[in-house]
Amino acid sequence: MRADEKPEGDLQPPIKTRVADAALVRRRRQQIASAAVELFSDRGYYRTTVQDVADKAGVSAGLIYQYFQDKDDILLVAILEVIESYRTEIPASMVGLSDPLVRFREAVATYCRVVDARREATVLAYRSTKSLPAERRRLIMEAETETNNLIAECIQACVDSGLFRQLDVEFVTYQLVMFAHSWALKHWRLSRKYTIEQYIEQGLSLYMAACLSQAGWRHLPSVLPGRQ
Amino acid sequence: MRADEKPEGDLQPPIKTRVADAALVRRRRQQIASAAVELFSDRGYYRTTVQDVADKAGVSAGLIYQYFQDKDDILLVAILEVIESYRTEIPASMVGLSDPLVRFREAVATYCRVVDARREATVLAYRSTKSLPAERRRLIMEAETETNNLIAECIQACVDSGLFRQLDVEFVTYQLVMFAHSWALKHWRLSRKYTIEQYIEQGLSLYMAACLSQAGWRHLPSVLPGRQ
Amino acid sequence: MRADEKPEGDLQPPIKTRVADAALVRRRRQQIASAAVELFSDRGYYRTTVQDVADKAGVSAGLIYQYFQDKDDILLVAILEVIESYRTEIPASMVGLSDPLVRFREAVATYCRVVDARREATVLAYRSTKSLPAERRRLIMEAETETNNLIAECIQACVDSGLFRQLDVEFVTYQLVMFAHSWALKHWRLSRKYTIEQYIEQGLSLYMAACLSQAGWRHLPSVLPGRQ
Amino acid sequence: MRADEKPEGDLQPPIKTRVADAALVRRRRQQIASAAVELFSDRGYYRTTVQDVADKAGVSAGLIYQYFQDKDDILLVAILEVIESYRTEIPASMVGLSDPLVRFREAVATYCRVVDARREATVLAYRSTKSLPAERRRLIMEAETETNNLIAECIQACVDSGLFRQLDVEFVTYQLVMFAHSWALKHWRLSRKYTIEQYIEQGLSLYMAACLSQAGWRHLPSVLPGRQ
DNA sequence: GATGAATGAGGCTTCATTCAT
DNA sequence: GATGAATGAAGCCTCATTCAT
Repeated sequence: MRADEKPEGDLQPPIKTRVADAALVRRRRQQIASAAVELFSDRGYYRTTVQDVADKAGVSAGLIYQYFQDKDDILLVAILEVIESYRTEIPASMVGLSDPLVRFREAVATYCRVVDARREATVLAYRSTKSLPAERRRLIMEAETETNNLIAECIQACVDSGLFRQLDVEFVTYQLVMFAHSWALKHWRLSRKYTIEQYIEQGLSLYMAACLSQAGWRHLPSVLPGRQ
Repeated sequence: MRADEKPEGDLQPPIKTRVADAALVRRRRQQIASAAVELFSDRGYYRTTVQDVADKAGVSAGLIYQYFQDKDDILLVAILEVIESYRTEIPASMVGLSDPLVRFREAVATYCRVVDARREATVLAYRSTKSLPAERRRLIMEAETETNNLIAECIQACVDSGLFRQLDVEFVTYQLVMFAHSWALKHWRLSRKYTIEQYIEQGLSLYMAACLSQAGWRHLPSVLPGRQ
Repeated sequence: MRADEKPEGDLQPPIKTRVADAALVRRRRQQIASAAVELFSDRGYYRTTVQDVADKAGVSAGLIYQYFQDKDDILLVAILEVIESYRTEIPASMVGLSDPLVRFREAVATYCRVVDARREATVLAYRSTKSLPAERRRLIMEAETETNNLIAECIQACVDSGLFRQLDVEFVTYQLVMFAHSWALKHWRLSRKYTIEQYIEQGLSLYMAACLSQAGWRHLPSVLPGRQ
Repeated sequence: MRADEKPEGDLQPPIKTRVADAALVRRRRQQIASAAVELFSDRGYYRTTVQDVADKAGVSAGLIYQYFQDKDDILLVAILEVIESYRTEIPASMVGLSDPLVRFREAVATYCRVVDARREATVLAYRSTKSLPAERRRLIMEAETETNNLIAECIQACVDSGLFRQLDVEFVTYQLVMFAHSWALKHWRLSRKYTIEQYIEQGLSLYMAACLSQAGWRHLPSVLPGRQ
């Protein structure tokens, strides 16, 4: 689950397509999904027409249906693309880090920064998932769970090494995930007062205050060398 | 756009209604908005037709347009109705309580319980706000901010009385608001493991661990008489 | 099966309609189906758009969907309307006739005249039935079988009274039904040489020659008083 | 299926092809038309896409447009191919037969058997001819008339030799043609009760009863040696 | 000669909104 | 005040046809 076996940016097990060339299929799906993420994020799924997506992607409306089953399918892929970017970038940010607390802080910080980079798209996932039929919705939930596990593992490592007190790992994971997502969901308000880095700093302080064990508090200074 | 002739808790001032009798207007708007909340929550705004709302409300489709400007207007009122219920019930739950820590805990717990009671509707607010034009969206944000202040005041009181350490009240407020909302947003997952009361308990533990001052920790046992 | 219990022109067990008023429903369905028969007959089902039908019926395109499930449904009703007219008019033409041979001749002649009157529509039934899903197609086959029975009963009566020789009633029925339908199916050629009355005359001669018993031949002159 | 490399029976003069090699042209048109007959027969002209035809014929969609003007052109050739098979097989079945009555019976029987062999395709001709523009439709009517003449000649021979009474040859021809076609048009019902051979037998009995002269009746036993 | 990706016009259908009753 | 039939503007999607390779 750590490092991806598949090339980055890979979208979904290619749903049946009329087009044969696999490379072309990937490129087109990518191209169309990107346009869709932007538009769906901006004006909402239902307010965006397939023609809009086609125009923005620079293809004809008809072509979209050679790469996607229907409009819902575009949304599915668009949302998965966002979630996928979490799963790719969080592990990448942690390469080379070994201290559990450092890893934890980096994972959370990266999650927040990815959300920040794709803020609109993150909101899209919240707003539009219900627009999908149950089966497709499940796909998204699964992908999301996988991402959560990345955070959960970091927390568990901190608990195992005694830096965090005994706590309900899953529960804390969800609070941290929501902490990251909140930056997107409540951006209209939070951004008035914080930059993303300030937000991260505030959050890490709060949640570490909630989680650190005595040993953890003692270990902390070595993790925050430059500051405080 | 609003004009509340009097108590702010009133459901949207008749944006311009063809009907004269004010009592009837309020009743009709209430009746229709309730049906709308249920349907919008269940199947989404765009998947719900005005006819659906009319059917569920037991009125004709045409009648709706004598009490609402357009479909967006129904959504606006529906969302405001949900937020309104927060603003009504949280203060109600705190009547007679004076200990700042007790008041804090009760406010958070009540918020969670209200979210639980109107879970689908809470999600609706997240999903559909963007469907509204900017001006109407602002109305919702304002109403939301007002609700947040209820929590913020409780936190501030705890800080002022020395039970909470010095902390960024607004920041913590947002974390707690998201904590309550998360129960609705991630219910599909959280409810597998927690009841709403367990969720509240876990959350209060975590966030109090993050916020309590030394004095707060000493004060705590008197607040949790029945347990521990 | 003889005289209809239901009022003439009645179309199909009213498929679920959004409109309440039964009289209006019947009128609208009639109005739209008539326009459809004409257009479908003239330029074919697929070459006719729903908008065409709406225009010819003098209603909006949207209205059609308050009275029909989809375009196929219009076709179904259009075809059934044609078949229905057979079932109504054949019995009507035989009222007051008692001689089996006279009744037989009148039934066949009427069938041909009805086909002639709705020639294009008859062809429509042949051309377009396959366009319908299996279930709806069965409805049409059943209605057709009922019409055939009207002819079959006349033949059987002739056999029973000894005017026709022993013969396979069902088989002859089908030949006569096809004889009537052929006037529509091959009209482009037959009408060059025959009027509908001449065609009827020729056909009755041929098929009576094939069917009459000795007794039948003796009885014949009394049946053809004015001629031969 | 057929091979006459030239005589008039040839599949449509290449309406204007981008391809030079005449043999290839014939082969391709044949290959594509065969696939089309099958598909058009099965699911109807409009329900079949050009891509479907290409897939079944094992060629690309684009290639079809190097051998056919448009989709209508495929239909035209497909229908002509069916009618053509009548014109080829009926004479073939009569080679070596000289008795007019035997020839008549064989012609009708063969017609029925060819219809049976290409039942779906026969229905196709009825269903889809109207889909073609007037000019192309005329081509089909002409081909059909030619086939009818094969039957008409047999009847005329019987009349000339005194085996049939004086009768309207063209009229009877049409009845017999429809008799054969009916097997396809009403197969859903007729096949419940008759095999194709039983159907032929019944039909010949009926129509011979209608046509035979006194001399014909006397001659009959010599024609039906094996039976009765 | 053959391919098949790409186009884009046009069809069916839905649904917010109006208005005569 | 209330109804619900009627409208008509879009939207999604299909598919015949073209054209660069």
